[in-house]
Amino acid sequence: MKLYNTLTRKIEEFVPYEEGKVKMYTCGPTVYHYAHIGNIRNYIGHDVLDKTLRYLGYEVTRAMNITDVGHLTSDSDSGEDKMEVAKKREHKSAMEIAEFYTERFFDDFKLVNCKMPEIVSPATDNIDEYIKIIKVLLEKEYAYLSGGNIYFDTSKLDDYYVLTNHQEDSLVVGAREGVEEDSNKRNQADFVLWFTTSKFENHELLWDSPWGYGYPGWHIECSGISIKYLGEYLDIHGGGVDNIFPHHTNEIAQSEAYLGHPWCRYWFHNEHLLDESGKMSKSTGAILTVTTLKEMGYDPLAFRFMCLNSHYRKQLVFSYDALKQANSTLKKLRNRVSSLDENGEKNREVIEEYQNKFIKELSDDLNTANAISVLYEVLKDDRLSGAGKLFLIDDFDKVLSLDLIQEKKIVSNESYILEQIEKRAEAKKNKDFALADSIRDDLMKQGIRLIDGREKTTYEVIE
RNA sequence: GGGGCUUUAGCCAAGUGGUAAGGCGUGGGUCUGCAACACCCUGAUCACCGGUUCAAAUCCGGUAGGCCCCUCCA
Repeated sequence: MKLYNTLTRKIEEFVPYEEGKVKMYTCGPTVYHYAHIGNIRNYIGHDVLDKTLRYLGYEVTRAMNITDVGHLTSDSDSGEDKMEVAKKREHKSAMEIAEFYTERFFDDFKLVNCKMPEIVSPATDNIDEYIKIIKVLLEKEYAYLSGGNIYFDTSKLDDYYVLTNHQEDSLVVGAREGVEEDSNKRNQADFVLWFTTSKFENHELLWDSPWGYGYPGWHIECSGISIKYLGEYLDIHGGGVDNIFPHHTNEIAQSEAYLGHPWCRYWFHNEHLLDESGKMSKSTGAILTVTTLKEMGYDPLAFRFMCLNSHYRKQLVFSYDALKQANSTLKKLRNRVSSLDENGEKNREVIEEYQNKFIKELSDDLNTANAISVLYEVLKDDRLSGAGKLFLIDDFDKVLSLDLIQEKKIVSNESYILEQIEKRAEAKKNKDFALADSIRDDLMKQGIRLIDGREKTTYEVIE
């Protein structure tokens, strides 16, 4: 398995710490608002990685956080907490908001067939762990108290910028509007581990700590949850490209300073989904969700298909045109699959040949677009029986998760339908096309579509 | 200002030195009373300009467009 590693900026052979086992961490959603389809693209990327590793025989343990606290609009000691903003917007308590959006997130997560990670943990469930880590960081003098907050001292590290090509000197202070410099920091890149001096009035979620009542900084939760549930050695840590700096950079800093040894080997980053105007973002307003797409009549899996048809490290521009294409491609693909004859010999040699091809593409830094074209090769290959093709499609779908093999819908009134088909055949024979068409239309109204084959007419149930 | 990515047919895209996968759509055809389904056929001087090479979409340099990061973001 070859994977692009942001840490080395190269495609590398993946070798886990422990043979055959993979510990994987995904930066989870912030639940102060809906997750848009760009957020979901990221989770689809992680889902494919997770499932590919399993397909290859690895035993995968995956953890993901739910950020329900301490996510500031800026990381300096100013601005507002997003949860507090949402509270004002919706007149709900922080926990109500977190609960609501967590549920909505997983609704969409499941609609695109993403598998639940083994461990899903909200940031607020692990406060003890953060305090434990911060204590050690203070003892080791990687952290300091200033202005009531605990900061991580980035000058104590030689290679703070391992993940990026940034240089401290070239960082623009306040590159983004509304960000003010925090005068409590010793170094420009230092970040908050624990807040006690909240500038936000009535910050609802506060916990007791050795440094006073307060709440954790944004970065500590991922380190804390990862180390708590996956241990001191992590194989893969992932998120969106915008997490590289400062979030993941800071995670590496605090985790390795705390543990005293290298922590995570492979950093996996998904590119953004763009719309015509640029990057999709929760904070810029319009939020398009998977649920909305579904309500508009698109198959949520068409969105997954659209993502898989591209590469996870390539920016993808969302358009309804592209989604429509994906929707119709998927429909056609399923049609072809459902018309396959279930009988016949399974040609083992050919099946293995295609499994190897499929693995080859996925092992090449998750080339899902090529993996899908292997699927088309399978459908075309005369050496394979229907049963052989179905076996392979089912097998590939363990990774692709496009529901390629649709359950045959059971109808209660099959004898009636067959009777009608018989009647229509009779009418056609008598050239009474008006009657034949009216029977067809009638069944269509009941959700039964007739398919005229060469020898006989069959039917399918539509929604 | 600093650091990166990207540009392949109407559209989505693969391809990292040997002369352009796949899909959608379009058009044509087979089948059909008609339609739907299915199947067959149908398309590219690889953004532009130079260079290296026997050979470049692929490597190097430049130009132009698009995008991301540089303390909210997946």
